[in-house]
Amino acid sequence: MSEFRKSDVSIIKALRRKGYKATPQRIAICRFALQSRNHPSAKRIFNKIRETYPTVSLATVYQTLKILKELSLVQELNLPQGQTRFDPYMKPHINLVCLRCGNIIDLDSPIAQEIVGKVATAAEFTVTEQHLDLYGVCEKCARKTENLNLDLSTA
Amino acid sequence: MSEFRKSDVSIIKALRRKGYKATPQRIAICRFALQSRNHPSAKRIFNKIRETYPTVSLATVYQTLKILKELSLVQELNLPQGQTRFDPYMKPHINLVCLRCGNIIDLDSPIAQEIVGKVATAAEFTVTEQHLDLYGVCEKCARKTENLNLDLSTA
DNA sequence: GTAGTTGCAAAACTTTTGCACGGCA
DNA sequence: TGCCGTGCAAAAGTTTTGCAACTAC
Repeated sequence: MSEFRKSDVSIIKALRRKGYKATPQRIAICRFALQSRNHPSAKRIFNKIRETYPTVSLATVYQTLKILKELSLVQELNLPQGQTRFDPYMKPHINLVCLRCGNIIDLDSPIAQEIVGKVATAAEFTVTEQHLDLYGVCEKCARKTENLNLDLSTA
Repeated sequence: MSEFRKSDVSIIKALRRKGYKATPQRIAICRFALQSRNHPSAKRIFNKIRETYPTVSLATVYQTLKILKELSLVQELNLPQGQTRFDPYMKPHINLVCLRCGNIIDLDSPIAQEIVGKVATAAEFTVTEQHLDLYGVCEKCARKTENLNLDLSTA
């Protein structure tokens, strides 16, 4: 298959190393999930992949995402209302989840690593995964509200 | 209703302050959710309340939990596989979620408050809620594995 | 060639919604 | 008494599963 990109090689290798077959669908899903910087949901990945592979099924997307989790290539973000989003940024970091626009910002901070270390020793807890999520209103949305308030007060 | 306990008074007050009626079912759900220290799921709360109010419906439990969130009396914990658990401990804290036994330990740590403050200013993000969850293996489960290994090696 | 994968459909679950009845204030 | 809340059932949504056909190795 000549459509594979250079970056696909490492994906294929990672899959095979664990005994998984590197099917075109899987590679496409992995490629999208790993390159994505906007924390897509399974459904969103599904819709995107379907543009290239119209016959792909949602079940395959879920199955592939499960493999990616197993390979420690993506993290799962569990939001309220049963929403699940995926994040290929695996370094310990803080997620800023805007409750207005739904955007999620990855925030690099030394505190993230600090927490894992300190807490693990304090509570004798072996940490395998961390989810440091702050919910609230992002700067953009906050500004929108400000403008809205101005509009209302001048109306 | 003579079955109300002293602690119910504050629940009733909190409900009425926001214009919600204090029905027996609501009080029972609130009482259980607020006193619970083991992070129950909606279903678990439902099963417990049904012992006292056999006709209560799951929809009522969800509705009441939504009110409790609105009153800032419980936090929602979103775990993998769409599991949602509830936590009446509202101080910023860290949750240690054991992936083996499913237990969740509340860990008080000054870091929790620190994060909210630092991050908020750094990213101009207005934090309304924080979920600092560390997933892994708790000390008890780790010890069980150790024993298991010993058993296997001596077999 | 063979074992693992896919795609479809249906199942399993959690959470939400609409509506008639009933109970709180 | 009036309005809100409850309970039931059904809907909506996400994730999982079973199985026949297919394909990567």
